[in-house]
Amino acid sequence: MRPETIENYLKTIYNLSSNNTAVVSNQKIADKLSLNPATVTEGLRKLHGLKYVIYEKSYGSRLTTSGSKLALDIVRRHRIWETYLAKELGFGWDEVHAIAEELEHVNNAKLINKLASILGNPTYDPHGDPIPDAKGKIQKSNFIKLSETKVKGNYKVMGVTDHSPTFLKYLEKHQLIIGATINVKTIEDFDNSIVLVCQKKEVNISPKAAECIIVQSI
Amino acid sequence: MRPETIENYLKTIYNLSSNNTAVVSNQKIADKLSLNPATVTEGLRKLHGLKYVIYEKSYGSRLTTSGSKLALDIVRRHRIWETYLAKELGFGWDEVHAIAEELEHVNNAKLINKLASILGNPTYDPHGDPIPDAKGKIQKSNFIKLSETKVKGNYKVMGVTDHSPTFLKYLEKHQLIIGATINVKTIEDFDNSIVLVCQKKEVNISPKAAECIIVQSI
DNA sequence: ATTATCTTTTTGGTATGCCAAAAATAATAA
DNA sequence: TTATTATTTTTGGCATACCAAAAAGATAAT
Ligand SMILES: [Mn+2]
Ligand SMILES: [Mn+2]
Ligand SMILES: [Mn+2]
Ligand SMILES: [Mn+2]
Repeated sequence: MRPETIENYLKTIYNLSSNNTAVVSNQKIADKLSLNPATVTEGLRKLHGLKYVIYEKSYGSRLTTSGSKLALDIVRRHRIWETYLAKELGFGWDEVHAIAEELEHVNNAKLINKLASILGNPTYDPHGDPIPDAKGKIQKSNFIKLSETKVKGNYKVMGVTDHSPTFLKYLEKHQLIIGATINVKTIEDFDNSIVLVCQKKEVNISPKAAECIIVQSI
Repeated sequence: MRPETIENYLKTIYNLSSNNTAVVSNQKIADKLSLNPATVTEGLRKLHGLKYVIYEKSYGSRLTTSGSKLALDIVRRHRIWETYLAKELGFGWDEVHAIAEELEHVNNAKLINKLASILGNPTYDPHGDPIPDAKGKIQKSNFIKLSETKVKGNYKVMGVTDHSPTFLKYLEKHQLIIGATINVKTIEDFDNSIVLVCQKKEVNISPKAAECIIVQSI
């Protein structure tokens, strides 16, 4: 398997299993990578052979220790590049993901560590995702989804789980950027949409969008 | 053809034809890319179909206008990255080529132009090779090879045509770095090796090495 | 329990990028 | 000019990464 192919699978399995359950379905991988399910079955079998994944037929996949190590490294490269692009090169948080998607495959530890060092070894990327350190260690947090918050609570926006430019631009329009302070006013019975106050303006957030916004209680 | 494959061919043809004759042989391409000649024949036929090269069977290849444009763009990316790695990220001139070889395939004009702008839009890379501007224009020079210099002449080192770490480290050892001033003392009749003075020390340069050092008369 | 509906796997097949060996062609030397 | 050598092309094949459609298996609904 080409390194790039391996990296894309492992990163995807990592991202899918860290959010949801431990075991990842073929379909979710196929969706994320825009591949035919048949292709994913093949891919997982190969990754199982390479000992990067434990693939149990018709059930699901999870990373082995060595697969996890590699995945963490790719995630680090991706997030360091995103941060470097945003902080040092002036790109917007809606632009960095696409570029990092390519840069992450350039495998040179010295380069990544140098970028990280210039940035002051950051622990979060522009979307609020944690950046593993050079050893793969991740700082853990007590963040929750906006959809899980309680009425009348005060929160700080810590991240997003969707990196699409459309979503990020939408958030920016309402000042819902990282670090912003919000107050949850009400949750509509009708459609579960959340009404919150941010920068003294009232904003109505759909349940779908609320699933993609990460906050911390303050 | 995959973009990366196309880019590697076009860059190679460009590099080979700018130094030597206009038309490039299959063998030289095969050597540079470490490919079987049979593979190169196939590749060139495809590139001809794509209108990037004019490939005349059993004779040679040269770039079309559109091929040249693309080649210049890849060369720009490569050399901008080399310069950025050296100047902004602290890598040595013997290290940058290998990393740039990968980074050059990340195709994002905004990124490259941003890097170039940070560097002050440089016109030469760490090896003295000219960097095309965003439109593909290259500043031309009156540089010659050290092997073409005359006895008793004073010259300034402007570049190298070999990027291998071993060669570059060898040059560094003798202070033969870019910008260094040298005085050609004698050319040995026996083996055509060049004796020169650099930083007050006498150095003996083999004809092979002298072919790879670019200088300017001062 | 039996359908109906997803999901996964199998099967058969395509496109790309590569190589080794043989055949054809060109270049060089005798 | 003819032989020798080097280069290029053809041929037949291999590996990887993918897909569409059919078959098999798992889940959910009735
Ligand atoms: Mn991202
Ligand atoms: Mn991110
Ligand atoms: Mn180079
Ligand atoms: Mn260079």
